[in-house]
Amino acid sequence: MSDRYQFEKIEKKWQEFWAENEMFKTVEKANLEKYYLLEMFPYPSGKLHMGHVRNYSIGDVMMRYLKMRGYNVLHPMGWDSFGLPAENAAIQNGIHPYVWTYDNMEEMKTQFKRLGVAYDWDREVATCKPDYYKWTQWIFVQFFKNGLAYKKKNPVNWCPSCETVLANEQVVDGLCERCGSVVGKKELEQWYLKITDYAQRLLSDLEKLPGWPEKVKLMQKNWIGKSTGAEVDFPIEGSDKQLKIFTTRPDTLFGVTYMVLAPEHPLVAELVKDTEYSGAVDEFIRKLQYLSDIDRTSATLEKEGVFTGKYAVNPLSGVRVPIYIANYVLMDYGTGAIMAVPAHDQRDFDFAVKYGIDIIPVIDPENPDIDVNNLKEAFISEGKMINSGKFSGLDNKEGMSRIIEFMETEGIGKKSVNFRLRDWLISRQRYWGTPIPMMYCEKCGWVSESEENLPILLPTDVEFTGKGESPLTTSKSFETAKCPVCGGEAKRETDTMDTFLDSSWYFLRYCDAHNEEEPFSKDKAKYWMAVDQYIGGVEHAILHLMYARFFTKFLYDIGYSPVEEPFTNLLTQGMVLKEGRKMSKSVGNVVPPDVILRKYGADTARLFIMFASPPEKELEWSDAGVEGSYRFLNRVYRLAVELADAAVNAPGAFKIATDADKEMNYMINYAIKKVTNDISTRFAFNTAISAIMEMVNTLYKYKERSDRSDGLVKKALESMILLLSPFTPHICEEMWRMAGHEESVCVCGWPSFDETALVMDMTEIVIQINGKVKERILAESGLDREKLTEAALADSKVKALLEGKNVERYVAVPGKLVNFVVRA
RNA sequence: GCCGAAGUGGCGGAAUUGGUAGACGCACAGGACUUAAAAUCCUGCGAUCCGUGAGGUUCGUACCGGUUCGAUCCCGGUCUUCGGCACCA
Repeated sequence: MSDRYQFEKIEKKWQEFWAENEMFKTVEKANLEKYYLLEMFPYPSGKLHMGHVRNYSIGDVMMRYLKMRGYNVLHPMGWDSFGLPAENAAIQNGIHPYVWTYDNMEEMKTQFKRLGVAYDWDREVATCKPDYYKWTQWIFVQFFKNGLAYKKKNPVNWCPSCETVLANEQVVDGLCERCGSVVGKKELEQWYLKITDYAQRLLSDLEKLPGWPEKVKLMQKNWIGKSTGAEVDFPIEGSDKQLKIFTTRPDTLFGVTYMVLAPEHPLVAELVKDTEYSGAVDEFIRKLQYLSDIDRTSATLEKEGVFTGKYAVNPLSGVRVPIYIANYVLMDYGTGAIMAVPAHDQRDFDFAVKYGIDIIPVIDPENPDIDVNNLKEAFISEGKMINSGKFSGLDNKEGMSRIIEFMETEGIGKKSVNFRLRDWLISRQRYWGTPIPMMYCEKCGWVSESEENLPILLPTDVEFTGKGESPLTTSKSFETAKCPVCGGEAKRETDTMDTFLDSSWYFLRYCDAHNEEEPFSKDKAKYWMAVDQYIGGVEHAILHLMYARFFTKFLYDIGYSPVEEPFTNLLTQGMVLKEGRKMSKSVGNVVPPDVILRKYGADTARLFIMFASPPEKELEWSDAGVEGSYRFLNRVYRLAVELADAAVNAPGAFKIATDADKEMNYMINYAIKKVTNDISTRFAFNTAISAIMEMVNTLYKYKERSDRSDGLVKKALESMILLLSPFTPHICEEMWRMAGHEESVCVCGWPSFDETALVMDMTEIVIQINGKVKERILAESGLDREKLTEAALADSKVKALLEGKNVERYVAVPGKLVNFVVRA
């Protein structure tokens, strides 16, 4: 072991050096090209896990590379420090969330430093600190003032035994995660943000993000879920009310045989009031309430419903159809009511079969295998319209727009668009979150706290019982407030915000982290935004990334954000696996980073993680692989020890005399080109490292030669150190000094390559016959097609192979191959 | 069910624009050094068949087919795995 390099000493030494010299502190400099590099900030759970190590290693390689390339790189770090685990710790161990969280942030910061990640810690933010959440509250107030925050009644998950509100994640299979009781519902007034007002922009602007993975854009697109169709008003028989429905298939309007309302539809009570049907309808609704959310919305649940006793009239055909309520219609999509076309919708088909309702085909499948008048399942494809009055005979697509046109002139209905995206419920009945800066005044209703009174601080005199609605209600001082409008007594909102709000604008705060007057200065944001490269887990593909886009667009609209899209380029890294499974405590396959750091050091851990797999793919943890990375670093270090003197004393210039010189020089330039290209255009860190390994292997051979050039050895050694330094910065700083340099490797610039060194005198050319490799020859480089073919034909083996064969033609690719096409 | 991605040696992975499949590393085997071990260095390492040997044959990128002088790469179909959404009218 004694001849292995002393990573403990080396890593500590250079970490202190970077900190003392403030190497990664960043200020706005107009003359330098800026680069904003950001990794998703962590929740301070207390310990970094391998997923973190991967995320932040990727970021740090980019950081150090970009810095060497001369960019003014903003690379900050902070804490997404509000959230449930801190509160659970408080309930279980009696530790205040404040203490628990701050301890964890300290602990994790130490771990970050031990990893050697180059952050500008002067810009550190923590979302749980009043100087940060003051501005989260300020942004909320702006939402409210712009009519984008509102309150609405909504059921929450309620555990009757714990007597508390549960987050969706705390409900497992309809049971309370803590005590196993069946989770019920409780109606509470809750705050929403009107993200649906931004649905169309959030959708269309995805096209402005070519630097995002297609997969993520598609997930967001599906989540937003735009569908186009029509809104149609069906008159209700015996009432002056209209039944408004949304459909994506107005071409099937003549096939409507019944209507369905969601059980929660406000019209239901009115329809059945004082009729013989009210009993059955009430009972049906009551039965549904016993079902958990999961069962209620499961696609496999059998479709059930009851007749309301009322009829609606098809405005196009005049046909009278029954109105049902059913479990498969959702209140919060479209209008909460549908027209049912059993012939052309599978759900309606199943329901009609069950209740003996007519099935009228209006689209002709034009397929002899399908009997239109006796369908076995709904026919949902395109076709010619039938049974559709004056629209019969039209292609259904054509018919769709003709029917909409007709309805618009008649005032029956109109073209319409619907989104699956719902408004964002942001109320949480929790303590450890940003207080919602709102209060209720008997006179003025809901009013926002005046901006100069922000932040509304979290009260400290609360009890953590794990019971009740929100711990803030237990504070004696918190609830009473003065209405900023009328000066009268008002009652504060005791719910806190969803922590996703905190993380929806932190990247803007980093631009100006200590501003006490505004969330951030517009000038500084203008200099740094947008984030040029964002890196994080794919699990945030939808929620976090969509909310951050929403906030940025809103802040842009009110004149604060300089950009409409926060993240220009996005890299979503894959998970870290062990034995093919995600590392988790319950499986027992967790590899704690601190153990690896203690045994091998940060450089080895970083190198292994970057080498084992491309960043967007899953990474299979391998102890043997870590050992291999460690071996490589020792191999590299031995080179530096052995060649340091030669390098220090060698002349700056060198001549390429021998073939070995040529090969060494080729490898140096090949590696520089490959590493540069792999990092800057492909995130292919694994192949970048393999190129460095090839160069090291070549240098090992080259240095043994008696006719070696020390100038070239110096060049090779120094290139190796520079290329490796973004990956393994500590050992590279150390070797850089050994090689005779006084400045940090971070400020020495990135090496450039010489294209002429990559041109070989002779190139290996593959000879194929009918596309099969038969021979390889060495030919002079740069030959054109004819010359190359001549060279191939001159080869004796090739001659023998073609002996007596009829060469029909040949295909020559300069620098690569010659393929002779031979008739059998 | 719908949408999407992937499938390459014993393993992680490479092949960047349709042009030498398996770079680099791990594991394994043999050798050198050593009293011995560790460490290190060298060599081999997809399968198959022929040959004492040098060397060569055939097959091979999940499976079946197509386009092409040439396919891991493009097209059609099948299977498997993973991810997202899930009664969205």
